[in-house]
Amino acid sequence: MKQVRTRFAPSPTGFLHIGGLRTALYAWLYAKQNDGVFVLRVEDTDQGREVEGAKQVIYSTLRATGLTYDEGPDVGGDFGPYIQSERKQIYADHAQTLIDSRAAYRCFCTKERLADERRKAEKSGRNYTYDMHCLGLSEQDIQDKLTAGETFVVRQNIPKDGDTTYSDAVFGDITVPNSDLDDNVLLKTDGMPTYNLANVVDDHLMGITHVIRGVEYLSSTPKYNHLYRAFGWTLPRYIHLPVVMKDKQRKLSKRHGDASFDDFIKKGYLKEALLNYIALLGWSPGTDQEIFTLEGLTKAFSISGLSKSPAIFDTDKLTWMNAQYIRALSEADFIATAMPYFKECGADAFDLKLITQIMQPRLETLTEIPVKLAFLSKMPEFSQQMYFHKRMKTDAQTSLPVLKEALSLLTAHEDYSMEPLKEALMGLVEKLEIKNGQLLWPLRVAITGTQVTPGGAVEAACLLGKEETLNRLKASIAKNK
RNA sequence: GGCCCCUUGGUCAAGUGGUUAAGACACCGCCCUUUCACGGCGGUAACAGGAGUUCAACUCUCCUAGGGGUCACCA
Repeated sequence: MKQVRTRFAPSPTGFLHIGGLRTALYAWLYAKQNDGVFVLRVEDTDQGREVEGAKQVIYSTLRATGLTYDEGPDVGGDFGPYIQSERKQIYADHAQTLIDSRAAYRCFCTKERLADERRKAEKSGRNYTYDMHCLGLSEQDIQDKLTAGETFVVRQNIPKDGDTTYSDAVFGDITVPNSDLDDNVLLKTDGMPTYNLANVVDDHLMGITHVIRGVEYLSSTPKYNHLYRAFGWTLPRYIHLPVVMKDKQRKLSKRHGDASFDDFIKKGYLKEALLNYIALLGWSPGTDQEIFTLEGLTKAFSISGLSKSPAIFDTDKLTWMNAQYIRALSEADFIATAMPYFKECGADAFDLKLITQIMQPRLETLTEIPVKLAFLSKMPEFSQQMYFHKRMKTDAQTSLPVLKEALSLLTAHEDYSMEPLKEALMGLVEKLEIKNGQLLWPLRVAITGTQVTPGGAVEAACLLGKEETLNRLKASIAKNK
């Protein structure tokens, strides 16, 4: 059997968005699963839309996520070049082949005439398709226009009678009347091909066996098939993916900045979690398993698990999954991953192992770290009302004597590691014949200036250490009048 | 609007003629508890509507509605 070859063919028009990344993921998975080859091809035939640096973003994102390509612009391969703008001559040659066999024709129509025709069609409620005006040009007419230097495009010549049935692995067989198929432009005035020509030529020349792409290409697939036939080429297997939606009405788009891989990383998501989540958007393994490594996905992936309907991107679920990934990190990995955030709030000066123990089960995204740990490097101003706790029946007044007791205990106490510290404090609770919370609640407030902290008073004191704990406690007692 | 496609709880989804219609997220409650989490237990919630076919329809067919895609010298 022929070796499976899939490709990811993005346009360098900006950052890599989530939908694109998912397409790349599926194409990669399918290739790897079948011991095939995954190719990256950059589709930059629209000179005007290219964004500076976008190619690099594509390369780096694919590398960062582990979706490495076997062939591509910056890694080479036997079927290059892998950047379409560098393949201009190839497309021109193929367009000529089509013209020679009358599967395509030159069109000299001006944009004005086309716009006019379109307007007329719309006015009369008719559906616009190109009227094939230039198909009727005689050989002489064409030569005359050519020598006169008129610019032209090359259009696909699609027979308008009969139907075309095409096949997609997820949507099944679809039949459309050929009269609905427009004679689209294959080669533009500037000599660059359109997607219509380039994708067919490249997919064939690069030996792509499975075309995996978004549904937006589904309805023009019969046109591509006519091209394959005109060239005498074998059709690839098509696998069209449902769109990823932002909500019921709107799809996740590059605009609004809500959909790029980089954005999610900046918001504190782990790339592994993101990849795992998008794998499950529009695809189901058919089992209850939800947490997958890339390797696990490679084994589990199946085309039959792909869904046909659009899927709404659910940030809540992604966040949950991110928390799962954070918790699963080893201590060393967690510290390394969280380090930039520790530094941001000065937490890197404290016991990172203990911080890891406290923070890891409490985080959903990395960006929560600085806000949760802010109290460590700086004692916040706080209100005396924070001592109030209804269930424990504490307030600033009742807390004062307890805090004084705590101060003398903590002054005498030497070992500020968790267990001994906790034991000592619990001993005080027993001695004073109060509830845990009647000591620990006010104590946390007094040494962190915060009512809500990751962990409790014991953890806080342990992290702060004896000196800082006592300083804060004395200062808080002094303020409590 | 034409053409094509889709339709199970708020969301992701399993289900391929006979099920008490899974599971996960979210939400709610309880337990744990010095706060916040973690964890544990439990709960609310769905086959878009209508005709058929069939002994039997979430599963098949048709219609309606809703949603999506597409109709570029963009990909």
